Amino acid sequence: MTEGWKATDNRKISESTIHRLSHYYRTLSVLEREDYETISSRELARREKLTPAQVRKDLSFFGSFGTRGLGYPVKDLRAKIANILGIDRAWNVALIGVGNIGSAMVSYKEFVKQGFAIKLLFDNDQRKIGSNHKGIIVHDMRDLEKELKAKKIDIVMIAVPATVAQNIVDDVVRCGIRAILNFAPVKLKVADNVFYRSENMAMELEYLSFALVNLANRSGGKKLDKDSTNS
Amino acid sequence: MTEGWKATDNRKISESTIHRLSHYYRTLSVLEREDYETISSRELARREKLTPAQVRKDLSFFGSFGTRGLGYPVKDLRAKIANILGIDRAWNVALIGVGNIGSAMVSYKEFVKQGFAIKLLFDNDQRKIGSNHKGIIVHDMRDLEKELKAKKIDIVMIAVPATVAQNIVDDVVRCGIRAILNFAPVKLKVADNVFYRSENMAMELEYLSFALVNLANRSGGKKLDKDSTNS
DNA sequence: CCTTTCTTGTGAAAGGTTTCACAACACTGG
DNA sequence: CCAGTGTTGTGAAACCTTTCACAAGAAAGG
Ligand SMILES: NC(=O)c1ccc[n+]([C@@H]2O[C@H](COP(=O)([O-])OP(=O)(O)OC[C@H]3O[C@@H](n4cnc5c(N)ncnc54)[C@H](O)[C@@H]3O)[C@@H](O)[C@H]2O)c1
Ligand SMILES: NC(=O)c1ccc[n+]([C@@H]2O[C@H](COP(=O)([O-])OP(=O)(O)OC[C@H]3O[C@@H](n4cnc5c(N)ncnc54)[C@H](O)[C@@H]3O)[C@@H](O)[C@H]2O)c1
Repeated sequence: MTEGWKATDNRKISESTIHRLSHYYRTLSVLEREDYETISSRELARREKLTPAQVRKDLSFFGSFGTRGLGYPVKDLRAKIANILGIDRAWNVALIGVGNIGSAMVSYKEFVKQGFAIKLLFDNDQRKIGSNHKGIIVHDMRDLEKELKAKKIDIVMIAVPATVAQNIVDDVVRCGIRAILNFAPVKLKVADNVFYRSENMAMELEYLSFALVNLANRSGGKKLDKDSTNS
Repeated sequence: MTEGWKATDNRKISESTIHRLSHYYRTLSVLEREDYETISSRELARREKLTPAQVRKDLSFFGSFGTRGLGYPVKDLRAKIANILGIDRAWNVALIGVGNIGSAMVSYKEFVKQGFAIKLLFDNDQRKIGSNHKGIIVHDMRDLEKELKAKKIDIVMIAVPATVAQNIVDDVVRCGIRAILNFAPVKLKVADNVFYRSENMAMELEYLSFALVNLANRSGGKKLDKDSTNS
C-alpha cells in the first residue's frame, strides 16, 4: 500500500477525483510557499469546501501518503499529486487558430509555469501565416504533420470556428495526437484512444441562466459550483 | 404531467442533466434548420452519444413532451428546452477585466446571438478606462455599483488576475449580482444564494496530462469527454 | 375496428460516488 | 512505558445517476 499508484493499475478513478486533485495541488502549492510542514484532511477539506473523508478517499486511490495522528506532509504530497497528474514534466502544446481566443492563450504566461508550453501556432489565414506572436511563428496548416512531429507535440488546443473544428480534429488525430483541448462549441467525434476536453463558455452561461430562473430565491438556495465537491 | 416544469418544483435536477439539455438544445437547433419535424430519443441519443433512456429520463424531469410511437416535435422541444434553461430571453452581462481573455470575449459575436449580450466593461487600468471596445466604453471600477444597476446586469464575467478575483467577486456580490462566470484559476468563496461557475483551462490541461500518463495505451482506452454522458 | 409496429414515460435495478464510522496507528507528556 | 489525543485509511452505508425493461399510448394499414 505504500508504494502508491501505478499507471498500470486497473482501479477506475473518477473525473471528479482528478479535478479535485488539481485543486489540492494548487492549495498545497500555496501552503508550501507559506512554509506549512503538514496538513490534515480536515484543514484541506475546509479550504476546498469538501468533507475530510472525501479528501482521504481521493488520496487513498493512489496510495497512503499521510501519517496517522499528524496529517499529510505538504511538500511530499504536492510532489506526489504532480506526479499522479503528470505535471512534474513539461508538455509540448500546439495551438490551431490564432484568432481572439488563440491570441489570448499565446499571451498567457501561466501555462508555461504550469508545464504547458505553447511551442507551435497554426492558422490558415495568409495574413497571419509567418507572423510572430510572442516569439512564435504562425505556421501554415499544410505543415501540420511535419511540425507537430518535429516539435514532439503532446497536446493540441483548437481555437478555430466551430464549423471547421471537426475537420481540424480529424487532421490532428491523423497526425498521431492523442490529447485535445477544444474551445469550439461543438461536440467532437474522436476515436476511443484519443482524449479530449472542451471549454464551453456558452454551456456555463446557460447553466447560470438556468440557476437564475429555476433556483434563485429558494430557501437557503444551493451553491452551484463546478469547482466544488460535485463534479 | 402535461403541464410540465415549474420553477417552484422541488425535484432536484443534476448538473449533468442541465449540461445535456444544453447539448440537446444545440442539436435541436440544427435539426430545426434542417426541417426535421420530429426526432426520437434513439436518434437524439445517437447524435449525442448517449442512451435513449438517458434522453427520455432527462426530459421527463420537466414534463412529457413526446408522442408515443412518434418521438418529440423538434420545434416545440427546442422552445421548451430554451424555456427551461432560461435562454428564451436576453440576459445582460458585464465583463470585468479587459485584458487578453476579456478582449476575446468582447469580440465574440456568438454570445449575443445566444442571448448573452455584454453591455458593460470594467477595468482599473487608467489607460483602458474610457477606451472603446466594439462600441462599449470601459468603465472605472468606481462606477461598478451605479453602472451595474443602471444597465440591469444579470451576470458578471470575471477576467482579472487571480490575485484580485476574490475581491472583485465580493464587490460584485455586494452590488446584488447573483450569477458569476469566473476565468481566474481560483476557487471563489460566495454566499449560498450566489451562483458561480469557473472556466479553468489549467484544470482541463491537467486532466489531459493525467489521461496521457495514466490512461493511454490501455486496451480499448476510454474516452474522456466533458461533453459526454458523464458530467 | 383490429392488429401490428413504434416509441414514450417511468418504476425498479444496476452502477457509481460520497459520507460515515471506526480500527489502526503515531506522536506527546507524564 | 502507558494513557490520551489526534488523524489516517478503509470497508460499509447512504446517496445519487444511469440503464433496463415494459406497460401504455399513438399511428398506419388493411
Ligand atoms: N472569442 C471568444 O470569446 C470565444 C468564446 C467562446 C468560444 N469561442 C470559440 O473559440 C473558437 C475561436 O473563436 P475566436 O473568437 O478566436 O474566433 P476567430 O475568428 O477570432 O479566430 C479563429 C481563427 O481560426 C483561423 N481558422 C479558420 N479556419 C481555419 C482552418 N481551417 N485552419 C486553421 N485555422 C483556421 C482563422 O484564421 C482565425 O485566425 C470558435 O469556435 C468560437 O466559437 C470563442
Ligand atoms: N489569457 C488566457 O489565455 C487565460 C487562460 C486561462 C486563464 N486566464 C485567467 O484569466 C484572467 C485574465 O487573464 P488575462 O490573460 O486576460 O490577463 P490580463 O492581465 O491580460 O488582463 C487582466 C485585466 O484585468 C485588469 N485588472 C487588474 N486588476 C483589476 C482590478 N482590481 N479591477 C479591475 N480590473 C483589473 C487589468 O487592467 C487587465 O486589463 C486571469 O485570472 C488568468 O489567470 C487567462
